[in-house]
Amino acid sequence: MMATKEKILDTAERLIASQGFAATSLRQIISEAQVNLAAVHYHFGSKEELLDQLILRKVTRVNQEREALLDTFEREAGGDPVAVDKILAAFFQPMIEAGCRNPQFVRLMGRLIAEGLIPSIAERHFQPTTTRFIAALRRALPNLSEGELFSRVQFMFGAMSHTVGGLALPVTQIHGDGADFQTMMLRLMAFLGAGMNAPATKEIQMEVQQ
Amino acid sequence: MMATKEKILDTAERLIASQGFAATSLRQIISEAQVNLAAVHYHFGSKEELLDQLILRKVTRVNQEREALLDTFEREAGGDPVAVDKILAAFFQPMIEAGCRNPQFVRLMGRLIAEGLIPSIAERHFQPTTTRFIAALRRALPNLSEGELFSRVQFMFGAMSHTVGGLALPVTQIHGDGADFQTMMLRLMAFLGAGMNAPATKEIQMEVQQ
DNA sequence: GTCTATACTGAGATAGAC
DNA sequence: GTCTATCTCAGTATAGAC
Repeated sequence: MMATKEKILDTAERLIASQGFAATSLRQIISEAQVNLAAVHYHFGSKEELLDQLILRKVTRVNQEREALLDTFEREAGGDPVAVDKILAAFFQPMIEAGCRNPQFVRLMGRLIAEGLIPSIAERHFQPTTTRFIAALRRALPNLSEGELFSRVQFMFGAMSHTVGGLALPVTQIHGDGADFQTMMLRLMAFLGAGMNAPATKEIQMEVQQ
Repeated sequence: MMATKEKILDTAERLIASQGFAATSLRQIISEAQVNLAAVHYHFGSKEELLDQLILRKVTRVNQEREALLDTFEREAGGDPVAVDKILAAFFQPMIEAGCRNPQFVRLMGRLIAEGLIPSIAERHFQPTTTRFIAALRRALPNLSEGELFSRVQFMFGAMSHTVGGLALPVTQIHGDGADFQTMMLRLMAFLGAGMNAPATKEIQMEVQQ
């Protein structure tokens, strides 16, 4: 029966979204899903690979929508570079919509990010999409060195991760104004747009003049 | 003997900086430090509290320097608000210097950030300093709503954390240009300065007009 | 191919003797 | 303060039933 695999995935998703990955034991998952412990290792191999499947199931669609939106903007632009604001919109809009449709999506991703599990596990799921967006940004910001562009993309991921992660933590509710997911993302896009368009730093000169 | 406590702290710091927190077992620490397992629980209570002491020992000085630098800039400004760039400099300079003096500091913090341990453990060590800097930013950016200011501070922490965390991960070395800590921080300050100074979003109007 | 029962190894934590 | 011995619980591995 394939129902076992689905039961495990659904139960794990719910528990991890509400408690976090480390705090959710396989024994709790199998207890609530009413399956056997070894079935988890039969279907997934390990706890980490179970998580991997979970993430894959969630982010595939969002990343497809991201690339599709970027495609649209690139067609509209003809041969010209797509504006930074549009690139950011193509990246964030699909995530905002997924988050508004399904709040558990935000909680789950937030939990995993807060536990530092995304870089090690989900990065390969994001890799192709990331490459596409970096290429678009490189054309939109030709004055930036390769290194500085990569750095800024890293800043973008950091700000986004920390924000989504923060939404799953009780700490953030204390500070801030308790803004919802969509509001935070709109604020983030404004912030990142300005940061991306900032003048390049003068680091090379410092090394050359010495 | 108080030497036991110090031996545990020093050994734990070295091992955690190179392997991470989760991958470093108490049994490995006590083996290399040549102390007994129960001594760790006697002196610290738990593995988490050991980490807490470790972080405290590291960040106290940096945060003092941050506040001292902000004090200086505020005195120089008389009653006027301190410029955003100076506030950012007051925040990042002490960390850059600490990182250049002691590379293990960057590795340790990077590891912990990458594992998602900073929000849950070290936040209270940063709380007073953070409050001071938010107050300074509020004066420098009076056109921002309270909520949007908090959000931008969160973006700043996210970008910073992810960058420092990334420096401890092998993944980042693949992309990017392998820039050193100081270069990354300078790029980050330029990025954040522009982001902080971005125009406010128009979220309130949307709610009011409905 | 799917699943069950059970055992194994290593982790952090604790009680109590010294 | 320190140490031995032990406890509980985690993820994992295997043997074998259907």
